[in-house]
Amino acid sequence: MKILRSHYSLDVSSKEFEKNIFISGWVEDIRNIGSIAFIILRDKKGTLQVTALKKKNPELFEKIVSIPRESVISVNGICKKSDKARNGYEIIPDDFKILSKAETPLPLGVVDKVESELDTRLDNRFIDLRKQNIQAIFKIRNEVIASVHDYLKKKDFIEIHTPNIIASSSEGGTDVFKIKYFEKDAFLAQSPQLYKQMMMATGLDRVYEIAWYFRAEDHNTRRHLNESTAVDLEMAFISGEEDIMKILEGLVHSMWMKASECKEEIEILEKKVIVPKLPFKRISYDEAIDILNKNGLELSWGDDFGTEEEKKFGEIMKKKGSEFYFITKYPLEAKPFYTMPEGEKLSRSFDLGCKGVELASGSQRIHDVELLKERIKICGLNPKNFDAYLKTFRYGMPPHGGFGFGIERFLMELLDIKNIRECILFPRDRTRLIP
RNA sequence: GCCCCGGUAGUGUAGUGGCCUAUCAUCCGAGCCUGUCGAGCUCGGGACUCGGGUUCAAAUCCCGGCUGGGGCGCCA
Repeated sequence: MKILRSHYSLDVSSKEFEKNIFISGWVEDIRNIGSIAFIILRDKKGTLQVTALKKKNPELFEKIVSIPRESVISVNGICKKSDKARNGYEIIPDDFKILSKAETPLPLGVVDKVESELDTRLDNRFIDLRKQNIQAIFKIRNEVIASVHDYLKKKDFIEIHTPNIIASSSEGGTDVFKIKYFEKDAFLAQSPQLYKQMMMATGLDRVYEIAWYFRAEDHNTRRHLNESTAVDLEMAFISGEEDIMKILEGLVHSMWMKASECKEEIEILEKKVIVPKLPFKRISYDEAIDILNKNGLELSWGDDFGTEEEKKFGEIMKKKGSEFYFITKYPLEAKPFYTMPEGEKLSRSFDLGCKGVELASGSQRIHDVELLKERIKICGLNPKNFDAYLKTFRYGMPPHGGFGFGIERFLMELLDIKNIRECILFPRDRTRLIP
């Protein structure tokens, strides 16, 4: 099999000067000066210049300058050293072939001098992704997820895959999508929570999943998606939630570190990525309430933090030099049924915050089946609906805990992206189902 | 789910009852130009979200649908 190129744009070196090379890509721009024309060709790695001279081959010249922008072509030609051209070389074409002609006008310009709205860009995401700054986000995303696998493998975790189609109506806390499953009703999983806990009864001890979350919530904001991804992790034989926070902060640190190594992409995005220092500050819910009240807010014990409180708290922590912080020991009432209580009112739980945004939340879980049943009832759910889940607690279930960590939220904070839709290829929000 | 604000060429915009045969840029097409890299210049092309209503007259005012943006609630 022969690939339709001998070189990528940026792989051409002085070794190729005066030699014939074969290149392929998208026609980004054509600047026709009259007797000479410059065709900017884009491939995976960058752009290069094809320089056509009318005098040399009038027929080829006419044909090549009339190719619509964004068509895919391949070009055969001599590579010439040129100080005037980008990359220090240019291709003088001997012949070329249109592999796929682009229609005009384009629904979205790749190098046009006008901005486009996010909505238009998402409608034409395949073209949007031809821009190197948009690609950069997903290249960084890839690296960050690679570091999740690397880090957790080192910590002796295995990656698992649990069902997205589930029978149990809800673990509470959020609306789920109802679907038809042959003769039964089924639901899309809001998270792998119950399944990853069930894995704790197997002896695998440490598991994680790059999970899809499906949430049927009617919100429409720039930080919510109805389909999102997360790093979901669970580990057994813990002595408390601190064991989990250690893994989480180490994970976040390694993801941030890996992202900071994507120098080229960070430069394209014109961002700064500063790796946070470990350990992250631990602040109990009680202390957080105190801090907020001392800073002019009026909160009673048991109140949830709203957006205003979260922002304010993020600011205060930043001033103290902690961009990342854990808020621990939330009121039991504010947490889902599987959360381990601590005393009467508190829970062995934590949220990871960053500049006022909640990135992750986790806890030690209940491993005693009777307590778990009781908590399910108190939370207004029916233990009958959780039989398969509860069964795994009856034949040897070690103490365990874990967290869920939203990947798109993480990218927003990492790259200072204002709309979460930028962080996922094809976002699903309240109204968008296509593409 | 609640509140606020929008929808004008392919893209992004100007236009608040008659001056709109709708502005500008980008884009597309034709032409000129031998070193462009946001190329330049000349000429041409292309639009008022949909359905009702008010009015002598609606892009402009009113009602509804669809749809976009922001905020809140909830959450990741």
